Amino acid sequence: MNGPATFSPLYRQIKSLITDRLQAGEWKPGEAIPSETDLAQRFGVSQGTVRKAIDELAGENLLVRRQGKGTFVASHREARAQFRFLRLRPDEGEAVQPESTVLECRRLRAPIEIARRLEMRPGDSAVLVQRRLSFSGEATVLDSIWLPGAPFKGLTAERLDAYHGPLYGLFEAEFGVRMIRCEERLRAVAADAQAVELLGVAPAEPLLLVDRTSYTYGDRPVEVRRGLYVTRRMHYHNELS
Amino acid sequence: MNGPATFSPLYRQIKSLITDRLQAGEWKPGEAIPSETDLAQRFGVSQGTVRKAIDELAGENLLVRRQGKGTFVASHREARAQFRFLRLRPDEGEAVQPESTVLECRRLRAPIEIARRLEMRPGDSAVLVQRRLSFSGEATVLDSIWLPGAPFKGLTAERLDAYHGPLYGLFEAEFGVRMIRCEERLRAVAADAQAVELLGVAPAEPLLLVDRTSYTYGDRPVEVRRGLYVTRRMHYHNELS
DNA sequence: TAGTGGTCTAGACCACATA
DNA sequence: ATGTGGTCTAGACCACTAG
Repeated sequence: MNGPATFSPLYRQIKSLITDRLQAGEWKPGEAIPSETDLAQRFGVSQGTVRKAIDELAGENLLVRRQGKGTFVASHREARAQFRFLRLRPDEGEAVQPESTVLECRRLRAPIEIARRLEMRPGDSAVLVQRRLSFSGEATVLDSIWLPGAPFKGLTAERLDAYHGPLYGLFEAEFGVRMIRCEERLRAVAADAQAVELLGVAPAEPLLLVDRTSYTYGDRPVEVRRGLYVTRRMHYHNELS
Repeated sequence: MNGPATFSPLYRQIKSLITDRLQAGEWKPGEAIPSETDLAQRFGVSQGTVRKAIDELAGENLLVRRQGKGTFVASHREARAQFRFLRLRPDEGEAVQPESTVLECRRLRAPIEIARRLEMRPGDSAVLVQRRLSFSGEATVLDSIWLPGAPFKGLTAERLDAYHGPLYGLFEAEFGVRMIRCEERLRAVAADAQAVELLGVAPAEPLLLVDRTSYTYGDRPVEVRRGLYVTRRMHYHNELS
């Protein structure tokens, strides 16, 4: 445990060991991991050191602590995670769950820019999903989602239609791909012909373009998503601190 | 220290005591606060308890720890804080500091909606600052900033012109108002006549509208800011986790 | 009642900055 | 050499959950 190869505090080495097990799927989303005292014995360190490692992992939303019950692997299929990666909120009233309509799900060769962002070779197999989100019956978001073909083998429109809930919940449950964090670039653009047709907005109406890259364990990019948001009665909410 | 009045862990009570002193201005931005052992003695608790209180305050960016040197009151006039509240970045290349041009600085009665958001009475004195930000000489942001009149007595266009650096640095140094966190609502809008004139964009060009409310200690709102961003060569950057 | 995470303590030692 | 924050330990006790 005191390996000189990695010069970092003990609790970070423990953290790394736990992360490795999470990545390997030893403990699945929603399941409890062993207790702090159990882990401390396994790793041959004190409970406080394990605690500090778990503290950081909980802070990064990889684990969730529940007093009296245990520590659990975070899951996208939980109420508390529903709006973490969807920042669109109504100007008035409470946030509501969107209904999703899958417009398309195709396998094709990754265009060069997508390949670059997903760290694939151009021409590698990729999946393109197009979908529309409606809030209270109002078409609001048009998403173009690019995924690497290999880990998402078996993803079809039927599979997407059959699943209800956040997409990342499906990904973690069916494909073992857990989204950890995202980077987004936002800008204002004019609605193009496709947006006019599928969102029912006026030609050239200003739309919010949200360009996202999502990462899984080890900061590996596994999704590129381009969303067009109608922001007439909803807005993108952000907190700075 | 074990007062039964507030039922919360000891370290949170300590945290609250430290926050009170910060709010009272006992320790100013950029200054060091007493050492952990010193504070532990003052408050009659162990060093570990003070440590946990400071941990949380550092996590909220109110304090900054520097190993070997001490713990310091966070300041907006520091390199590391420069881009925390300005999320606009160039599509290519490194972030650059904007140049600010003050277009207007007027004192007037707060309109009803501004008063509501600043928790003032309609008609109370307020300050309206209009400014333009340019990045590498390119006009990019048009800000309308509303502040409560009382704490910002003495704020003038001349004062603003004389100061170089982030606005929040001026606010904390000259007016003792420290911005802690912001809430932002983003949407896409068409450029109006004023934006066309002052930003040099085409009529109805899509712009990113950023509507911000800023809070100081005790979650008291002290700024309402409406920014129009040109997002042709820059974008609003956000991280989700 | 037993097991879990949450708090608090006391003390030892390490890493870093400064004089 | 001294003072600061950073790490690690061991143990006691509290708060919450569930059988």
